[in-house]
Amino acid sequence: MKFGPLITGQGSTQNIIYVQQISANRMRLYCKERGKIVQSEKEFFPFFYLTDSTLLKGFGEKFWQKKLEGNGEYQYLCVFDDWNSMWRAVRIIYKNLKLENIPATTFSDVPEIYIKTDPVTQFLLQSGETFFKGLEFNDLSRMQLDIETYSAKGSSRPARPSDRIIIIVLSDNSGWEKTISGEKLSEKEMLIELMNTINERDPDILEGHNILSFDLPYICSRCKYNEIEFRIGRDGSIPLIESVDSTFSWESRFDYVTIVGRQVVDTLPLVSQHDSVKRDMDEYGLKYSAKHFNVAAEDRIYIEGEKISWYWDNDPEILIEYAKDDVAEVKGLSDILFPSYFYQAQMLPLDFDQLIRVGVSTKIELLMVREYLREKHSLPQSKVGGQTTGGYTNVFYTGVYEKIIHADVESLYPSIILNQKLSPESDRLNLFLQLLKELTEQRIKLKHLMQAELDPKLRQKYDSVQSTFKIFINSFYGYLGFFKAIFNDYHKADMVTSSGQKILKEIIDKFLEDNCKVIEVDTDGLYFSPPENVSDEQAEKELVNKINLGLPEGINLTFGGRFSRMMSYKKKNYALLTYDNRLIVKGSSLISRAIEKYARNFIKFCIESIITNNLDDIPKVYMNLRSDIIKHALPIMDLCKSETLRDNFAGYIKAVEAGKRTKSASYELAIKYYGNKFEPGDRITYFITGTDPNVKIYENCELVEYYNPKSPSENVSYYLKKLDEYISRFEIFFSKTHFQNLFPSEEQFQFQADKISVLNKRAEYED
DNA sequence: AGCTGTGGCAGGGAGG
DNA sequence: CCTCCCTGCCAC
Repeated sequence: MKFGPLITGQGSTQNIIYVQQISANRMRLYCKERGKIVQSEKEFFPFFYLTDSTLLKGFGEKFWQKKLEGNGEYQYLCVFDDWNSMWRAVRIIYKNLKLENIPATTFSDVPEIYIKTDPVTQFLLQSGETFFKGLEFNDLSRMQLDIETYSAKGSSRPARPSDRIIIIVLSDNSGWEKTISGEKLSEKEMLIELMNTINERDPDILEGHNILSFDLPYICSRCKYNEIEFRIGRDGSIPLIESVDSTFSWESRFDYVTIVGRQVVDTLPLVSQHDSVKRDMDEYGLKYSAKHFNVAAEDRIYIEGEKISWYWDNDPEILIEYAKDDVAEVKGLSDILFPSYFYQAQMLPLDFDQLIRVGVSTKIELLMVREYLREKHSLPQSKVGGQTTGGYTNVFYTGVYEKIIHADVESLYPSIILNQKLSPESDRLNLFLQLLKELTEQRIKLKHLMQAELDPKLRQKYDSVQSTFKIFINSFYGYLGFFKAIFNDYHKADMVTSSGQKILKEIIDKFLEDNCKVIEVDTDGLYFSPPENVSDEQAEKELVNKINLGLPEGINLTFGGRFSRMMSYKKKNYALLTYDNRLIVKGSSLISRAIEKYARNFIKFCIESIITNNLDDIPKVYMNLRSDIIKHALPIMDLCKSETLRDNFAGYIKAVEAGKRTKSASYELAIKYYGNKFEPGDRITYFITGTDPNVKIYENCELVEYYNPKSPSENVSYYLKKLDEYISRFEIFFSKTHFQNLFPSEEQFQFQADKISVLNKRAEYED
């Protein structure tokens, strides 16, 4: 059996502002009623759902059991007095199933944390209430926090006695602001001042950029060093800090900070998640993000990380201004990005921490289960199996083309689901479609609001909420094919994708009938070049609109943008030039973090030259790059590769020994220098050593830290060979002689008389 | 404890 | 040489 017979429960709940735990299964709720905060005490119990009550044979202890209605697989709701008896029950079930693998969480490692944090959620799940329901966004008191730290040598580590906090800046959404500076106060006095201030202002939310991984852990660690109990929980408890490894969604590691009665909002993951839809940011640092979201003060001060200590010694006033600008930016970012989570917290029984962490499929499931429980209807079991089809992708022409139009189907998969009324077989209450419909309508409303709004800040707010809804909406399809979803339905998922393929092919045919040159298509959109007579933006839009009118009801083809040129390389790999001469490069073979910087820059230069047809400089730049490599003239970072480790030590060794994977440079280096002390999410930056171009990589590599510029050890011939492999990407754009003239090898310097030109080809493709 | 999907390109290692 | 498998990164 692939899936267990039990699931833990999810339901949903009002007006709760914060929850204080009194004992193991008793907690105090602070609720808001008519503007006043009132207290109430309620009991909670752990529970799960079960397919078959006889599985609990031999359990012996008393527990509360209820049979659910309907014919879903999970027929029984079992409620226990405490966590220990619930986990004992889990063991009995697994024993009765004769499964040897007892799930990882057994009593021995039901840690304190589990008891401390989980019952809150469990209670909320069970009683059907939701966080912050009934509150307006502005009712929340949001405090922003930023610290600056002093370290004598470069990177700061809280444990080093010489490192310390020098500036703490606080602000909140009422316009209040406070600076606690180390000029007159000792670090200990600063921390006490901070604690008192937080307790006085009593914020619901604590906000900061990277606050979970830096500011709060650093503060707590300095409190420990100064022997202060940092009591900022609403029950007088100190923050609970956990380090958690995470290899999914956004980058690297993630930490949890639990402050009882308050929520912590880190704008870093908010920014990173926002970008996971739009994908137009280079990094997620505070300064860059603030500029990107247009919340940076024009005259703000910028200080590089390593200069902070210098400024503290020489010009502390400037540093204080800098820190103030930082908290202002945090507030700006949060004003834009946080509201959508606030609204989600009213829909879902999750706190902000969880809202940021869990994936959208989990959220959809919560919406479903919540209603099933309200109806006291039993729940289905996940189906075993898998999806077989996906989107349609093709490239019809390679080369450089002018006057490019992008057209795409708005929300293709959700439209298909709604149009064809595709819902999971097991969804007996038919909620799936109702939910999707509701979310879609809400989103359209928000978009209209946004279009009518003149205030740019409000517009951006509406935009961020509606784009959150968009993520929800687009995930309904993914949910159908998710193996852990209890309402999954692989057949329906396949129906969605194959309908999508059919519709896209229909659209291609229609454009071809109208004498358009279709260049590249992927899943829900296409790039094409219109015939001569379509000469301006207006005509282009009319053309798309005309095709749209001939499409099935509910499928909406929209004008997705226009570009002066396109360089088409392979499926999912192309470059675009906008009319204001911005270059957009897409695809893992043209732009990827796996490509060394020297090559990435050169590839970009080549693409730019090719797409604009300014090929004259390529031979010179190419020869210069080659000679720079030979002369060790490039910064070593330009030759390095950075890789993220996905496995831990044990996992990697096991996979290698089992022949499941081969050795790789990044892991071998991690083992060499860190032994078994590396974790998923760690990044390794290394270069290739040796002299032979065909060396075994994992035996000839070195961490960038150990590069010695005085005796350069990088493998010159390897990097020359790599460069030639990279430029071979451009072979398909030129005739053989033209290509050799563009990228001359050392011995041949002859330049051809006739002008080098790009070769446009019909790509080989299958239908 | 938590983690939506398929499709595609490319490089490295291992073995024929 | 080539092919296969695995991994990483990316598009949608």
